Amino acid sequence: MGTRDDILDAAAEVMRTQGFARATTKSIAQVAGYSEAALYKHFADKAAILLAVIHERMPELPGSLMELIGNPGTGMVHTNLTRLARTAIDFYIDGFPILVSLFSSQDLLTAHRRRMQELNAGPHKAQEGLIRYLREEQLLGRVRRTADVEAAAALLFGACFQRGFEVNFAGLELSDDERTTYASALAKTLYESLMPVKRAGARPDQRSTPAR
Amino acid sequence: MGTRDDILDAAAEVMRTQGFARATTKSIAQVAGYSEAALYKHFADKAAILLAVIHERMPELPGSLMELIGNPGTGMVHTNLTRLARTAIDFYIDGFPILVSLFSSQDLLTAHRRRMQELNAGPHKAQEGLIRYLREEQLLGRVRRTADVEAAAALLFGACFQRGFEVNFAGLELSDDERTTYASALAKTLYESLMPVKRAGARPDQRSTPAR
DNA sequence: TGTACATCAGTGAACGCGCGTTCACTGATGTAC
DNA sequence: TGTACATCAGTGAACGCGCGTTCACTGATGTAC
Repeated sequence: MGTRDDILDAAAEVMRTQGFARATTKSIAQVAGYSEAALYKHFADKAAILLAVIHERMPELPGSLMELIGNPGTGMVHTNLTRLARTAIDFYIDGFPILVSLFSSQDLLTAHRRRMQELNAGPHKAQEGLIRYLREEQLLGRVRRTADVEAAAALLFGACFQRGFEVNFAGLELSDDERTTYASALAKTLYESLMPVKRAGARPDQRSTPAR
Repeated sequence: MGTRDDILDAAAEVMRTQGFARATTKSIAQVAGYSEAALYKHFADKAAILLAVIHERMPELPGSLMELIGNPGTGMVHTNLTRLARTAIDFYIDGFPILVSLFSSQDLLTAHRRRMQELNAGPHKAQEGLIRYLREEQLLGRVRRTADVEAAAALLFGACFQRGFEVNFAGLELSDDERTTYASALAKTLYESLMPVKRAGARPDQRSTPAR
C-alpha cells in the first residue's frame, strides 16, 4: 500500500461518508492512522490531497466497457446497452459524492477542469464512446439510420447519473439485482427508439429507412 | 424585499459562484450588505441559513409544468415532452450548485432529507408527475400500452439533470436556443420509444398492441 | 405638541475554537570504510 | 564486525488565521399621556 495510498483512501472515505466540510486534515490523518504532519510529507497542501482523491480514487468506467463498445456487431444491441447501463450505474453511485465535492470549492473545480483539459479526459468521454458505438451499429444496420444517437447516449447516461444522485441523496443501498433490473429497463426502453425495422404510424420522422 | 430575503439572496449567490467552502458568514454578510451580526437576528445559526437557501431559493419546476401534465390529451405528446424537458433543463442548470452543496455536509443532507420527508416533497415528485401524465396518455391511446413509462421518465429527467451538471461543471453558458434544441432532441428520441402504432420487426416485446 | 419610555433592526468589536501548516525532533534503515 | 554518519518517514507541539458566534451598544420608529 504505502502511506500515500493510505492517506488517499482515508480522504476518499471521509469525503464519502462525512462530506467535504468534514474532510479536515485532522480527520483524514486520524482515519489514515498517521499524524497530520505526515500528510505534508506526501502532499504540498490540502488541496493537493483532495485533487489526488478525485483523480486517483474516482471509480473508473472500466476497460470492459470500452472493450464492449470497441466491438460493435457482437451480441445484441439491447444486451450491450443493458451491460453498459449497469456499469454506468455502479460508476455513478460510487463516484457521485467525490464528483460533486468539486462543487464545494470554485478553486478546486477550476483546478480539476484544467487538469481534465490537459489530459483530454472527463466524464463526457464515456458518452462519446457510446455515441461512436451506436454510429457503428448504424453502419451495420442494427440501429436505425435516422436515430439521434447523441440524444440516445445522453438519455442513457443521464438516467444512470441521476440514479447515482438519488441513491446518494436518499442514502439507499441498491442490491445487484435492483441495479441490473433498472439498467435493463432503461436499455430496453431506449432501444425501442433505436430499433431498425419500424413503421411509424404517427407523427414525425416518417422517412422509412430500410436497414443497412 | 426585507433583510431576510437579502441574506438568502446573498447566500444563494455566494454558493452558486464560490461554492460551499467560501459561503462563510463574512462573505454572505458582505454580499448582502449587512454586518455578520445581522445574520443572527434572522437565523439561529449558519446551518439555518444554508437550509433556508436550499428550501427557498431552489428554482421550481414551475406550475406551468404541472398544468401541462395535468391536462393529458391536449397538444401533441411529443411537443408536451419537449416543453417539459425544456423546463427541466432550466431547472437543473440553475439549481445544480445549490442542490449538490447538500453533499458538502452530511448533517445538512440529513436535515434536508428529514424536512423533505415531512413535506412529502423532493425532486422525485416531478418525475412522478411525468409518470402519471404518461399513464393517462396511455389510457388515451397516445402512448403505447406496453411502454415502460417509468423508465421513460427516468431517461428524460436524467438527461436534463446531467445536462445541468455538465453546464455547471464546464462553466458553459447555454443560449435559449441551444436549450430548446437539446430539449427537443431528447423528447423526440424518447417519443420514438413511446409512439403507439408500431410494428417491431426485431427483438423483444413483440405483442402488437392496437392503440386504445 | 412635547416628553418619557419601549421596541427592535442593525452594528463594531471581541470571543474561543478548530483549521491548515510548520518546526525541531526521533528513530529506524542504509552505507562507507 | 563495528563504528560513524546520512537519509528519510513520521511525530508532537506549536503557530497564526479565519471561522461562527455573542455581546453591549446605537439610533430610528412607535406609543402613552
